[in-house]
Amino acid sequence: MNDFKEIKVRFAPSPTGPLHIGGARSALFNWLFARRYNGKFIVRIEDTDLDRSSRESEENILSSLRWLGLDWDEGISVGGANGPYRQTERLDIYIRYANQLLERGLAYKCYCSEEELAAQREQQLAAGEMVRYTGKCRDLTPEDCERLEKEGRKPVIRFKVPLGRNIIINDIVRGEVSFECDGIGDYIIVKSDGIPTYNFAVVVDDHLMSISHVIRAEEHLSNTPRQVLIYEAFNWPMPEFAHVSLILGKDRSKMSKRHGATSIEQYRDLGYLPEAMANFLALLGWSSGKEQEVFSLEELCSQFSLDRVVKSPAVFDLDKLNWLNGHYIKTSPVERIAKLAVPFLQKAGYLSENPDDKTMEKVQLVVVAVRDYLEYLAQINDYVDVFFNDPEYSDPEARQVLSWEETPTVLRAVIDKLAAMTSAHMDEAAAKSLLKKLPKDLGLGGKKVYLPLRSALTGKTRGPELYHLLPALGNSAAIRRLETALDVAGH
RNA sequence: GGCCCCAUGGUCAAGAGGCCUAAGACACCGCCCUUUCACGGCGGUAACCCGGGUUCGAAUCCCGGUGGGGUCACCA
Repeated sequence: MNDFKEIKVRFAPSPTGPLHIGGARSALFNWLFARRYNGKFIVRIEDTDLDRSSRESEENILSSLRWLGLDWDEGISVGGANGPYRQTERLDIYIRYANQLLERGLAYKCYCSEEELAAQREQQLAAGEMVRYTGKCRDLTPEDCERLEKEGRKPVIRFKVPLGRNIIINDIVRGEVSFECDGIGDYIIVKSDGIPTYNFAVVVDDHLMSISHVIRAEEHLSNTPRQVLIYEAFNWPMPEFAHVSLILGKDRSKMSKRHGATSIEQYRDLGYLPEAMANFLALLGWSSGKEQEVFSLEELCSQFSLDRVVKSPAVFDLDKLNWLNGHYIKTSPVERIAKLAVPFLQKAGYLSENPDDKTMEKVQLVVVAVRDYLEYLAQINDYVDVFFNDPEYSDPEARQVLSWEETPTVLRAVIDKLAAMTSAHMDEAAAKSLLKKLPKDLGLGGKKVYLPLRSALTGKTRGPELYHLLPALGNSAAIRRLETALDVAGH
């Protein structure tokens, strides 16, 4: 298909903020593609925007990537033969190539000021034309340059875009896309401070790093002809391009902060599981063609292919993410969910800083009792109070139930049974059998038994299964609550 | 506005000319299970943007329109 010996792809974020949902999907697609075809995945940092880039963002992005379960064969923080992998550490390389273009007359220095350019841009915009540089400095003589530099002007380097040409891109997901060169205008490849621009650095790096497939978001499609021109100027082999459609917000515009949580870390902090996030992201723009919705990372690796990537943009559907995440919460080992739940419980004050083993056992029992309710872990605090704090019996419905004349009989019966038990905690099976026998033993209907019990134990008429509640509470706490309830009801 | 991309239910999407009386999933609604609330099970409502072609036959191919989106920086 192309001239490259091996499949090699990259994710090249600019460290100007946390990892965005869209960026995460691009990273995932690249990673899946590499894993599927036994290629290499590399991560490179594009930090040529000095004002907005930061090490904090870089760290943040990398940690989000790792959290999602992605790893890379080469690149930032793991090294490799084609480093460095931070563009600001490769400046001499770009200058060398830019000078080559200058020498060959394929690029030139431009001394136009930003003010002049801004005015021109406005004029073109108003006239309804494509905004582009008109080539004012294209034919400056060396003497002109010298004079302008003496005036103190610092030049940028512009690439000389050939006139009258048509650039055709064969995009893997989009098919043939063509652009007229006349609409592009000579663009800047090196800024006046000597830092290369994206459109130039990306090509130099992708070439030097032998990138065979450029998989990225559709917003880059209109940049592609500029990059193609650079490949051609150096006579470098062209990679395949695959432009994946954007992820949209509810209002169908490009996803941004206004649409709610947009960064991976925000979802992580709300208690979304990485495998749910990856599964969901994979389904945004790709489908297996089969009737399967739940995919492990491994399954994704073995099934992913670019020809099943959809062309149309996808709206970010929080409902579906929630469903998937809930699914993973229900099906993961309890120990894991319990561990993940700890920070949330601590934040709400239910747990101390370093919960001991005994506490963790209780947390597991709590998780067993409530995890079916959860879409994401932060919601756990909506359901667990009943396990950690004795009820206040302020709920009118529960008080009503406690005032039933059969209630004391039920509560006393259970108190007796609990008191007679040899172990301090019963397990789920023991709780179930105790509960099951109750109605018959007391000669009462289930409603008359379970509702009073629930109300006495929790102060509420709805909540987790009693057979989950009893083991988590422990016998003495249960007895205490039942006795308090008898008092409260005035029996 | 110029250039570029896109167009199947509310959302994600299957569909690559007859198999479509158009999958599946999320959401929604109903029933069942549960003597609570969820979970779960079963069922239901709901879509090929419009107009022209091409063809015996079009959701699928072509053209036009409309709509939506992206992009037009010394940002990536």
